[in-house]
Amino acid sequence: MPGQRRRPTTHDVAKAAGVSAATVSYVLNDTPGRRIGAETRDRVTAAADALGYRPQLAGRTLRMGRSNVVALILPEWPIGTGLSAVLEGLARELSPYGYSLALVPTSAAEHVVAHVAQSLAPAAIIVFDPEEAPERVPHHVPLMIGIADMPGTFAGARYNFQKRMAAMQINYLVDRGHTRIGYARSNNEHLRLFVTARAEGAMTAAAERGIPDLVFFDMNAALDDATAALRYFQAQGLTAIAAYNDETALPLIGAAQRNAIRVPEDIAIIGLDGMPSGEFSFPALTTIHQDSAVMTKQWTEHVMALIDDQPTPSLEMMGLAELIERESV
Amino acid sequence: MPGQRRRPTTHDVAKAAGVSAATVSYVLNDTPGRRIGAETRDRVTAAADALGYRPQLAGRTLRMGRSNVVALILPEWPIGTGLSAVLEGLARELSPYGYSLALVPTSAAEHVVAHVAQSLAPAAIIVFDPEEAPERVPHHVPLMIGIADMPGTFAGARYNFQKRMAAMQINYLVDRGHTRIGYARSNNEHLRLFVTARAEGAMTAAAERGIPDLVFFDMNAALDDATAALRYFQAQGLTAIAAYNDETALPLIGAAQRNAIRVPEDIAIIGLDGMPSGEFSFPALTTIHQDSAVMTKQWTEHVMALIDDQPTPSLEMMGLAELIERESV
DNA sequence: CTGTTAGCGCCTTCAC
DNA sequence: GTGAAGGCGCTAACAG
Repeated sequence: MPGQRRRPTTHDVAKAAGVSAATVSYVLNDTPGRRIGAETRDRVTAAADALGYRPQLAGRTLRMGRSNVVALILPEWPIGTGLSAVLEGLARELSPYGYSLALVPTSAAEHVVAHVAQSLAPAAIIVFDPEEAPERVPHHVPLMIGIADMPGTFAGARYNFQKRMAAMQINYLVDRGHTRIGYARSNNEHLRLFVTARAEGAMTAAAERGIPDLVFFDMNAALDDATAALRYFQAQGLTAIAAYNDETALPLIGAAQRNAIRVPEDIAIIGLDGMPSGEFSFPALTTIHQDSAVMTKQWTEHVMALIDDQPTPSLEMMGLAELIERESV
Repeated sequence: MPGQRRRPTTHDVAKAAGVSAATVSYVLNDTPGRRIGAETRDRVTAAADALGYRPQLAGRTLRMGRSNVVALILPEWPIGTGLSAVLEGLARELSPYGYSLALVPTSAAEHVVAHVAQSLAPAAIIVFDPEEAPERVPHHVPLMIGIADMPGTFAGARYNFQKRMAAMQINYLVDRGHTRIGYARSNNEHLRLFVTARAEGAMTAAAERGIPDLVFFDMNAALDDATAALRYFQAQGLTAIAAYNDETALPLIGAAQRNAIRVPEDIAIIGLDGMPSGEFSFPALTTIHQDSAVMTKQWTEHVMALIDDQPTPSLEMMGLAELIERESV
């Protein structure tokens, strides 16, 4: 019966190949500065293969003082934030480099980051909430921080990037002739950092385009709030709304429809995210799409550079966000 | 400078507390069958606290032959499957038990499950694709398998549960007086297991209600496919459609609107999932909501029971799925 | 009730 | 080019 035997170790492989355990390690790790005879090498790999040998990470971690795990501190964001795409994407991207992603909820311990740094000995830690971050991080564990403009920050989560996406919304509306513009913010407290960043970006962009008085409204993603928002914006004589994200924009479109407000004729609406369902609303939602695949690839390269102590690649924001023109503007 | 020192170990704590390393282990782990003097215990906890000691998991794992990681083999499902909610939920639920969730993409290795079982020595492995599963799993690593009706299977992913949800759709439609019913299947190959299960459930339920000829249509989640589906279903004289999920239902609603087909008057539509955006479509989508919070809680209890070698709790399907009556039926 | 010891699997320095 | 030995941090068996 397979799977009952003790897991094979380097020694088992060594014995089977007729060499020492050290040689096995050299061969399987391609240790630099160690030249092993081709014939020996073959014997070792063959034996390892035959036994189904896989290095046990715990041993390696203990020896090295560092695991090949990248820990991600789960932020308390609501689902549908694109967080899921990030999680899956990172896990997949990290894998070919030999790293795996461990999810650790913020609630796991008092000082999560410090705790994780010690107990998991991760190769790197990814944390989105900057408040978690500056704690004393023992040892030399690279840290990536979301939503802040500092070294070791992901492109897609940078404060500046959030601002630029919101600016894209405003600029598109202005390009289409709108001058009286409103901005619908999300009420969600967990999203505050993003909301602040985007609202600021929208305001700056508006000002640059000669619109000093961007009108704000705070709402939940629900029909009644959306109806109130619409009434408010229309009372202000606005002709266009930029929404914090698609989840905020979609109820606005739904509310418009229910109140016989025509979109975009009476009021134009632009979202941000590129959620699939935005394609099927009526009218279909014009929005800014964030390419999470490109994003997670960038993040991974960033993390890998930090781990290898190499200069981090420049934060290229091209291609991360893209306008999707549909019907709502 | 904090964080430059070597991470504190049991020996450091032992020295600080004036006891041996073993005693530290006993105290901090509350080792059963070991009675430690209250005074000693206090000295140890105080010292551990003062040093900011956290057990290094690698050492424990090596010693125990088992880590406190639960590995989840990432299925190749498209995003928006509710997979994200599962990932986050599991991570959060597992945490209080002292376990963390590691994400491993299917592509990580040839025989992922076997590989992970050996290299990570996880406390349990969660794998959704049954094709990955039956490989020889070395050692005694409990395995949970999705979308199959066998012991060690999650309630929310069971074949039978999928069928029951689809049956709920059909029964609701029949209860509302519909007798000519269509079923819109997703074309997505990665979803085939779910699609098959749900379609089967719908068919069985329909037959039980005296509808032997459920009409199927395969489509992608896109407007043109949805339009074709609508045409097809209407040509068959149907009055109601059950959709594989909300992501399939939403384009149907969008297409109806664009083609002046009234929902539910001309044709009723019911989804499955309870995606937030279903609330804002026009008409709002009637659907079956899967409570992922309840689900992940159940899964966690299941995994924990398996790990502790206790009888697994019965699979309670109550409360997992719930009808949300809105406007589209 | 507490301390000593040994060893989990791996990698690396040193000797050959 | 290869082997032997030690130790990373932790816990379980064994002494005291």
